[in-house]
Amino acid sequence: MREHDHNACVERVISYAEERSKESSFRFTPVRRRVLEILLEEHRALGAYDLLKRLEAEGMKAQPPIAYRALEFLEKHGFVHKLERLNAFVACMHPEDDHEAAFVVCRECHAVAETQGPSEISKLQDSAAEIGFSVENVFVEVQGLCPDCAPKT
Amino acid sequence: MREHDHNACVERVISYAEERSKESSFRFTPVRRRVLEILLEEHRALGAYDLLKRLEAEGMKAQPPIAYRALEFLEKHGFVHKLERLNAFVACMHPEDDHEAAFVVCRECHAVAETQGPSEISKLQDSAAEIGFSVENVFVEVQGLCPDCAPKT
DNA sequence: AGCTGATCTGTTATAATGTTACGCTCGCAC
DNA sequence: GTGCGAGCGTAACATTATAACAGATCAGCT
Repeated sequence: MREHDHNACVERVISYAEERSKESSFRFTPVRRRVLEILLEEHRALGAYDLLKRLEAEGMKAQPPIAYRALEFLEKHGFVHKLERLNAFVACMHPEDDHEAAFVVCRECHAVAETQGPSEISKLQDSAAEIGFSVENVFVEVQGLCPDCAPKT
Repeated sequence: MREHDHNACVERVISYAEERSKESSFRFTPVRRRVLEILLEEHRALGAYDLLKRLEAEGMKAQPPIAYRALEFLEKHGFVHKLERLNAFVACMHPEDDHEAAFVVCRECHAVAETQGPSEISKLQDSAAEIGFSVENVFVEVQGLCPDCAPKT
């Protein structure tokens, strides 16, 4: 859950997004870029209104739809994930993989570790298919306390 | 995902709750009881405000805290679960088991099937423990379309 | 360059979801 | 009865999310 070279991974993801935007039809506009940068830098989950405060502090326009639209876009393209339990958003650290994700989230500081979704998801899908249910998405969120927030012993 | 004897299972859970309330210190008050009944009868996820509308229609007092308090109580005692993805609540069909649950939820009609939480949850807990993270809860929600809502072929 | 259609942004307003705070009542232990 | 804690009633408010529409910008075309 701890230190690694943030700058490197932020830049890596951003330039990956830039490449993707060139070769495909999606537009990596300033708002979208800035929202992704903020989430990457924070490396934890932020609410839409937290993002708005940040954007506003930086002199950007900041009504709710601004944030929600950017987030919707970024989520659709796999750059951010929404944590349902927290109503908050977190940047994906490896958007190049098309992955089923699972999240380990600190209840206190909202630090997030993204892990591989359990392989048993496929079992769930099988049993869902048996009852005629077509699976679209699987959400797995583990809630608890990270080392920093755990009560010091 | 289909028909079974609703009355029977509603009554079963309600009387189980009543028993529990006698032998322990919790109080199964009219509001709490009615909220649980409604959720059991519906057999699908309802939002807090949907519940409030129902309560109001039945002549009960119905400000938000009424519903949220009842739901909080019922959740704490294992009678209802919250579906984070939907901001909605669903009655538990087997509150006697102390279980990790996983939910299969129809995006359209909010029908819910509760299944056993994947056993891989324990793996998640192990790997979380390795990084010093203490797990409190695991949420698994599968989103898709139930047979009734799937586009007819 | 100028037009055009599609996409994105800016803005206002509003909806949906959830919480705080405070006072009253009721059941129960003493 | 008195006191206390749990639960309810109520008003106000906080947070999260969306609708609707106008204006700006961009890519492709001629």
